Amino acid sequence: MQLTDRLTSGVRAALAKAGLPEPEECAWEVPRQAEHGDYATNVPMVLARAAKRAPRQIADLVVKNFPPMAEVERLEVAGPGFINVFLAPVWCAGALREILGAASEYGRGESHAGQRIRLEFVSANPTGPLVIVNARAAAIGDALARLLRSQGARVTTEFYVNDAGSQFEALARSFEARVRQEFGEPAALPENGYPGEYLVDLARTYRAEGGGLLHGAPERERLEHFGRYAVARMVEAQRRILREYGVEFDVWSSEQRDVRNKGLPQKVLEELAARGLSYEQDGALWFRSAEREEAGDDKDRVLRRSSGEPTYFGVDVAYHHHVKFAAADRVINLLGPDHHGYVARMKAAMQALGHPPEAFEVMIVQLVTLLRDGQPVRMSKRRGEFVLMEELLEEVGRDAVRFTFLTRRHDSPLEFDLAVATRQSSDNPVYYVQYAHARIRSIFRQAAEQGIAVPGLTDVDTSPLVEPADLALIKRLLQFPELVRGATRAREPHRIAYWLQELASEFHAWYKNHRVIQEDLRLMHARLALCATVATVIRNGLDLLGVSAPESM
RNA sequence: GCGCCCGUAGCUCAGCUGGAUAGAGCGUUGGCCUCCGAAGCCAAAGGCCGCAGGUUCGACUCCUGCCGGGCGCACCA
Repeated sequence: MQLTDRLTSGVRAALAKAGLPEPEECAWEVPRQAEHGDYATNVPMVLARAAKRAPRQIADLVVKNFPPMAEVERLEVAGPGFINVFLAPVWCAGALREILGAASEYGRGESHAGQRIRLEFVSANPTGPLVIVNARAAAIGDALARLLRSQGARVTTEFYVNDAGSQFEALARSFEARVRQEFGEPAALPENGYPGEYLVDLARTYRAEGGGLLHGAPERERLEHFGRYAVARMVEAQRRILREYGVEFDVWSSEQRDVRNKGLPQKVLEELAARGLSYEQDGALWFRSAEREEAGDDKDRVLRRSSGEPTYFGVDVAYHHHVKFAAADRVINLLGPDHHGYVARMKAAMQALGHPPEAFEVMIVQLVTLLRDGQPVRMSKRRGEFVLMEELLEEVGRDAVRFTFLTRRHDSPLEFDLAVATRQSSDNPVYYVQYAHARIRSIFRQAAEQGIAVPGLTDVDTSPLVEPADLALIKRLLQFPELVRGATRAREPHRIAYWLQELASEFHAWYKNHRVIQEDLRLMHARLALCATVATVIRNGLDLLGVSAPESM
């Protein structure tokens, strides 16, 4: 059981014993100042109205009736009615052994146990290479998957390929034009085509592989041929970059193969119609989106055009309902800000189809404004101008890129200065954290070289760890499981990144003032145990972010 | 015009579902390596938390209205 859960049970027991009502939730925070204890709760103030008592009076009763527990040294009432908890030093030091015993399991929890979650992110169109914002979404999505899994959820990560519809056609036409040019024929790019150089390169590859022009074949067939080829290669390239980035998807689904070819759009449209959730007008089929006020859409949406073709929305509704929700009870989509107008209608559709509102989550990953030497670089796939994810990885490095994106909230637009990122890559915060880990590993190498026998750390005597700095470090380590749980619940991986910097900072300062390898064997072993624990927690934390914890750097 | 996101130190950003005296990195200034890794440590300077009201024991946090920036408002995806 986690520490804060133990404290909560103590508070509840005390309230019950005092004949006071219990709160629905008991929130614990780590006070900014050490004088305010290791944990504090505002329960007495929350309860004041229901209990018809003054907060401080309630707090007094809780403190008086709090059952004895090994974790807690003392409690005190403070301010307008806080209860401050001071942990018992002996218990804290002893807890190190449990963390070491848990090893890579430390930080895991059960807060999402039993949930089946379908998590989609990146899902860039197969019409071009991945760009910077995709790297941001990939870092956040992957970290989120790791967090959710650490809390017991069964997560399926997914990259959805939009290999159908008008964009597919534009790609097919663009690529065909490039191929014709490659063969020396005059051909102009279509109006809505993709002018990027990458299609020129792809056309060259295509020809080198013996691909032909398909003269005389019907247009439908040619577009299918060129489109499929281009999509396959684009997806392949995207997958390769993501793999280099450390992001692997469980599922690569295809709009054409997994939705359209299976007749799902038709199916879901019939279901909607049967339930009276849609209507015909001007030859098109409309979804009654506006009347579902709780979802927030302001107008009805077309599901099937008057031409008979389903819209992207119609296809997507089918996909979510018949594929995603068939395999999961919770769906999380990370989308770009250009899709946020789309969110309300999807929520409305999901609710109309009977899925609880909280089962469908959308996270908007805001744009990355790229700066080069302080000047914004305008990016446009349509104009073929962009900075590739590949270039970013080469210039800055995988760990630094991921960590940088994970130190920002997903819904906050961020500026990424390439020049600064490159120049500062050696003092990027990620190295600060990794350095703490490498430093600790180095201590153990050092010890081994000196022939020092390190006993089993999980049963080492930790009682020599009595200094305030020792205890402060240990108490921070004890926060980790709660941190992970909170970051998962809030879908905020950046909390991990920030916390790791604080932990590293505390360790570096401790290290400066505390000699580990030394004459006093009991003290040395206790400090080695502390170091090993810090390294374990840093490793576990970085692992949740998909960032490596190097042995040396 | 309507909707969503964002305005916090010179810059880039945190501030944990309302808590106690607002933080970090970078940058600036000044110290610290005969001692386990100086990618480190210590210290200083730097703030009307966009503005104005409201809610309450308490507001960077919630509500309203402005100002400023970004993005959306298709039988496109």
